[in-house]
Amino acid sequence: MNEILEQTLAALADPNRRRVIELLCDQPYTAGELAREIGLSPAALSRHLRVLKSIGMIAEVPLYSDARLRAYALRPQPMADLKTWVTNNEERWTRQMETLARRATSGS
Amino acid sequence: MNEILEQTLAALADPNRRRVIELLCDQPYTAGELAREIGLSPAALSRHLRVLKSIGMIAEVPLYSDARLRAYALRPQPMADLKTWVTNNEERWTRQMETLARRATSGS
DNA sequence: ATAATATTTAATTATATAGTTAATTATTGC
DNA sequence: GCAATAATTAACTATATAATTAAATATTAT
Repeated sequence: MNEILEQTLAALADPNRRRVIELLCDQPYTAGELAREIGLSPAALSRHLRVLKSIGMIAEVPLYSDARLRAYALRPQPMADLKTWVTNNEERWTRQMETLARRATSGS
Repeated sequence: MNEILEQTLAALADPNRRRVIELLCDQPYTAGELAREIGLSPAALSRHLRVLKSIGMIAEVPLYSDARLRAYALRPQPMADLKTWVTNNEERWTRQMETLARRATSGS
């Protein structure tokens, strides 16, 4: 499933979606609150939520007080998977540097 | 400089550029080798290199054997910055969970 | 000098994405 | 039932991105 990693990267490349994620890091928000907070039309925000939902970065949380409100909460898995990929990448690069250093000191 | 983070995410959202990065994790490659390895036209690959260069993810390495060849090597800083951002995000989310758990056990 | 090689750039085309406004769906409260 | 509210979806527009082919630049080797 490298597809999810790709979609996670694409999702996070948008500043408004990053804003959504950062807000949801602190607490769940309704769609309307997010739209107001970020300064987007409800329609525009809804489309961003759809993207984030489709890759499992957020999930709806039922709000029993008023079923018109739809709250969203962060799902940490995609971000965790991204972290794993970035970390592996870094480790691989570090190994490369070590190999080059070893070659340099011990002569070709 | 949140701009670089954004451009890093956008750069990595493309599978061919991710492939370039993963190859360069192991060793430097010339533009031609990358094009062959990835299966892209030299022109298409060159444009990807331009993107990666513009955000400092790769740098040209002089090849004294033949100045027609341009080798590229990975610069780890943008990936490291991305890792920092992802890690901070995860920590913030973890704190949120702890807060919610504390509220749940100690009663509102 | 010139043919061949390695790469980049320019011009163009096709596709994807983000935003807008208007319409739609679902729910609340009178 | 019906107006008001919350959110999503549809249709459309504008912009960005990726690929292709052709042309340009720089370097090597004959």
